[in-house]
Amino acid sequence: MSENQNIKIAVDAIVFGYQNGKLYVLLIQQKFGTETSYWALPGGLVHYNESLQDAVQRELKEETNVTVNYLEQLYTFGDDVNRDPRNRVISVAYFALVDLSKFKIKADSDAEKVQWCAVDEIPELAFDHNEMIENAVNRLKSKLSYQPVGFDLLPKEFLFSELEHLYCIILNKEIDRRNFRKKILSFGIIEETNQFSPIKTGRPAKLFRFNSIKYKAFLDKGFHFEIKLA
Amino acid sequence: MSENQNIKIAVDAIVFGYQNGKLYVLLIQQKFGTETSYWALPGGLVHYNESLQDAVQRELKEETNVTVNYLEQLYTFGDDVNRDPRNRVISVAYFALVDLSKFKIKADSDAEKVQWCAVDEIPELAFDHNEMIENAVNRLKSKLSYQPVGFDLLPKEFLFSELEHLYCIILNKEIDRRNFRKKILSFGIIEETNQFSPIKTGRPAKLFRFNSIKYKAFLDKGFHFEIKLA
DNA sequence: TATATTTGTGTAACATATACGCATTAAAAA
DNA sequence: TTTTTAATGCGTATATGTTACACAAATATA
Repeated sequence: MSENQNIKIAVDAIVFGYQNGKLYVLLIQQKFGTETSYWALPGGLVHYNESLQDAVQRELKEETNVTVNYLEQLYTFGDDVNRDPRNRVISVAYFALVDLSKFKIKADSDAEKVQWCAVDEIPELAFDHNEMIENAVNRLKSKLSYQPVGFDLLPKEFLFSELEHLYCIILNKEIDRRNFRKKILSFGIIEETNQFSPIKTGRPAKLFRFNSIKYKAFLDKGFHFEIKLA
Repeated sequence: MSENQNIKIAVDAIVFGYQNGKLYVLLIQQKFGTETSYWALPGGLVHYNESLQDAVQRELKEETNVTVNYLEQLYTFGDDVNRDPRNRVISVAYFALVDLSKFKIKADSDAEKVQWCAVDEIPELAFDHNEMIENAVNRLKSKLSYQPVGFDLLPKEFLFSELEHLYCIILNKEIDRRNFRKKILSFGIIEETNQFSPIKTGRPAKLFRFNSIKYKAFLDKGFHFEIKLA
């Protein structure tokens, strides 16, 4: 343990949001003097006395003013020894899902720009951050089918059509509206509210709510969320 | 990047083997002078110019003389800042599956002992290595049901009853022999050999072989291995 | 009042998963 | 030689889940 290893350890965050039929990811761009750098994922070096989770939350807060309530470890990028050309850096990537409508991100400063970028319009990013996002999108896709994560991307109260559309868009698949609704409702973890959609076109739609308490109780009884979309 | 971070980065390997109806994991025990330390997973610090994968393979080779042909990244342990009481160390854990019958592990030296330990008899290990193994066992359990990883734990040619037993033991579940066989065969990725089992009790059983080429070809066509065991 | 638009529901056909019993083979015992 | 034992190998009926598909209901607007 006396050996001088000198590898740096960083964390990066892939934060997804969804709005108006599009999936977004949170990006920053740092300006060094007059030079603008590549867009990149929020992240940075871990402090000596800080857990990995805390490090991600701190960097997210500092760089974007975003706080998330759940971070999942995605993957640790450290096979390419030159992924950061300046120094050997290993980065632990985390991903999070947020309800975009709730967020006010940090205003762009002189030193830093912050933006939600549509995942199908992501430019070339710094380091291996494109690969990280690709990786995260794949994780999101698979999670959609075996965990009720779609709700994390929507407001507390949402329309069935929104949920359905979210699945369509992210999985890039056609879904039968009736079967989808039947399946989701069959789980018993979604409940009707008395509220109706503010959208004034077509038949008024009920707002629904995800009941996470019920979900957790069901999990303990061996319940398994699964929605197959061949 | 000029900051002196001084966090160490390590890798650890959870290598599983299966034999005679038991799941094993590879452990080492280092002796410092007269003092014997806890048993631990093989692993160690990553070198500056070495990928994470290479680091695991190197440590495995050095400490146990085992080489594996596939390593999957499991999880990066770095939330407990005191997981190693001597220094802040973050460890990237990898897991591997091997056919135990093929391995000659390193003979115990004066400085080091190496053993396959049954997963249901694991003693208290160094650091958070018990947690790592628990984590790996869970990963193995889920992988069994959506990837044909069971074959990695068996000899090239195996009996259906062995495969079935492996699933039973690892998932700790009853399995209907006939339905299991039907299901596995329906995938078309297992083929009969002309060989018969050397075991001389009951009706002689055909040996089977996993066809990984076919499996990969099927994957490209959208095939999805899945074996549900409610 | 008619039209456009989106929500909300039911059922039949099909595919998959489960439950279950008996004949086959060879070694070992009677 | 015959019987018993122990395991393999196969088929079918039932239940469960998935897919495909069409029409009525509710509101805003023309």
